[in-house]
Amino acid sequence: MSEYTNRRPVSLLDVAKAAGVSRATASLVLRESPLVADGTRQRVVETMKNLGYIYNRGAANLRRNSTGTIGLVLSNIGSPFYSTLMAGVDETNEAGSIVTLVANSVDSPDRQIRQIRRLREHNVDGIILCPAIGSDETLAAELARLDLPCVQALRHAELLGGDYVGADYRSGIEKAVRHLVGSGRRRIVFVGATTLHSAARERNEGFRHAIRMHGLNDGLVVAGAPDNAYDVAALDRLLKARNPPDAAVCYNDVIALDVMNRLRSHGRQPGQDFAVIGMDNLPQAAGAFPALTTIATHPREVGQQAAALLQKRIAQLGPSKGEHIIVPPSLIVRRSCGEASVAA
Amino acid sequence: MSEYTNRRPVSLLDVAKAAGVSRATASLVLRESPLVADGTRQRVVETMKNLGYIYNRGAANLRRNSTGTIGLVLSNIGSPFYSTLMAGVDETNEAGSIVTLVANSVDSPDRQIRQIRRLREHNVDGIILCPAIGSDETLAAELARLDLPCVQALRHAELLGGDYVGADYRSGIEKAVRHLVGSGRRRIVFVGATTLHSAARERNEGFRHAIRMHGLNDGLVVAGAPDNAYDVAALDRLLKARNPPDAAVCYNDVIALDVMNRLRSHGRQPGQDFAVIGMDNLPQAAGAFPALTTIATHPREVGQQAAALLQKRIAQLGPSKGEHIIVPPSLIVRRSCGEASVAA
DNA sequence: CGACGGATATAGATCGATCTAAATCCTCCG
DNA sequence: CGGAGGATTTAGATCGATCTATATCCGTCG
Repeated sequence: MSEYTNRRPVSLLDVAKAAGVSRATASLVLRESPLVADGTRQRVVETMKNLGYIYNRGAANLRRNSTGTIGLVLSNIGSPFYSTLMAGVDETNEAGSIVTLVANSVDSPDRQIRQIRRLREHNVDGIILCPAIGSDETLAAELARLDLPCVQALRHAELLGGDYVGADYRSGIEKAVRHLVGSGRRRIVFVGATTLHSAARERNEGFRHAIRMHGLNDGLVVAGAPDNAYDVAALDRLLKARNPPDAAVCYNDVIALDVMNRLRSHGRQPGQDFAVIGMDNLPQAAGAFPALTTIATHPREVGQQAAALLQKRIAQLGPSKGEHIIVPPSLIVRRSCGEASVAA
Repeated sequence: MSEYTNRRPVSLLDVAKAAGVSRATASLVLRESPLVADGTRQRVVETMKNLGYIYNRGAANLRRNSTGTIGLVLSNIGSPFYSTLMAGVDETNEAGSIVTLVANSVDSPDRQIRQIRRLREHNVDGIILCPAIGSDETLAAELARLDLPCVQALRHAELLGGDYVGADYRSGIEKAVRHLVGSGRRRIVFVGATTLHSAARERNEGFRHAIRMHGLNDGLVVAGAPDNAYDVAALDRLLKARNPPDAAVCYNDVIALDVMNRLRSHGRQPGQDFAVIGMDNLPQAAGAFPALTTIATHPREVGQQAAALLQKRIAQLGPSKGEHIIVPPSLIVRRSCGEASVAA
């Protein structure tokens, strides 16, 4: 049994008839209006249960012109970092009984526009967007055209008056450098530098700034590329040079873990004669060998805040925009940056 | 500028009027019907563009009684494994221009039911469900009541006539044991055994069966718990015993990575005097030190297949059910199970 | 007794598309 | 010229809720 017969489902009108009230009254009961008498309410509720009534939110949406859904456009679902962000978004959304529609731009601006249109057709009430690499004025134009609340997360393109929730990559990197300097490191290399998006650029700035602050050697930078790639040959060259670096701050944990392996193949021991710091605090960082020191960027919190901000925008329907919420990063010290400085 | 004014959006009727045709004709143009004359079509399309018309799928859904959305209920968004599954689902869905609504049961049967109801209210056309630990007949009853196509993924509860897409955990574990035996290991322990859900039970069976097949010592099993926990004390005891194991097959990669660290704290070298095999082929497996041998369970493919199967069910509206699609696992050999057997 | 007013209940329009059934429009043929 | 018949087009009902404005009920008070 239980073949999904396409039988017409029970509608509010059916309920109303069965309960001997009008459609309007039944609707009021649904929305728990104080206008309806207790007896009536009970009778209707009872009838709903008996008939197995299921609320048709779609019909209500049409009339109310809002759906209780929002779209989440990520540049790469599937990456643990983004899926944690999503978990945060969904958590906050669910608390406000909002459902999340996901879309994956795979860091392609074209796909991104298509996804946003698709979401718009489904009448999402707003969008949380992690702008794809290469997002340009086309995106801004489209968003303006769609006339839809939009909060950017993690990265920001220059959209007019944008709300934004992200991590403080700049100060995160600065913290990392300060920590390394504090434990005696002097030749610090930044691995994975790109200018692909705001989050990458902020890291570069943080590194440059910190290096200058501490009066260190400038220019120790290994270029990165999309998809957690970096210029491995360049790193190898640096390691083989006369005056090799003694510490690395990496674009993120994935790169940092790879750098640690790379070091070993050069006969260096990460955590002993070379300090490595990553960024993001992915689950694998703690379990790595040696455990990876990292700058936690708290994607779950970013997701929660972004969802909350979007809900606020949707509710207030119009006024002030351009809020920036920055979730402060925290340095999590583990063995990969030298035994001396670690407790456990 | 670009405050999202709540101005009434352009409707199909507006377009029709402006183009000098009827609402019906405009609708036909939308759906690319061959019934409408070329000239008319062009005129209408033009008008749509000029007015900035946006298709209101919600309204259409109401009439058509289908929404082009499906719900994906996961037991733990946020985990990389599930987010990869989701990426697969979304990929296939998107190809069929279906959008994915996500919901997180956090492995709680109550939440799971609530989530399913919520999705149902949003008129999803079907559901992909990774049943929460402890799912029981309540779930089956609810699904029957909702009368909605449902494909189970990765785990299956005993839902009447269920479609299911998953990995072949049983044969995966068997492969792992065979490989270890082939490279001379004899005392193989299974770390992380639980009976919490079908995927866990299948692994246990695979292990027991393989052990028997190869005539090995029975009973080397360390119990697991939800959330990638396992009985660490028990493992420690085994390692300190007179006749310690020389290899471990683990419930999944997360546990395997932890086991490798554990081994080191007992002075054993994973990949040299002890072989470790994980399961899932998470991204961190390849980057671990030593790189982790693992049984790839291909969550992305599972997601794609599940989405495809669900689309099929939705399309055919009724007939045959109970299809089981099993994605074969593959053993990926890396350094963690002994240098001899590795190429690179 | 009739009017007033708070408490309930409801009729009917409405959201924006799709669908059915029927109306027009042409062209061409007898 | 009348009409058959394919090609287009359309009026109007419909999906299932919400909203506005109005009706009805009933107790109370002047």
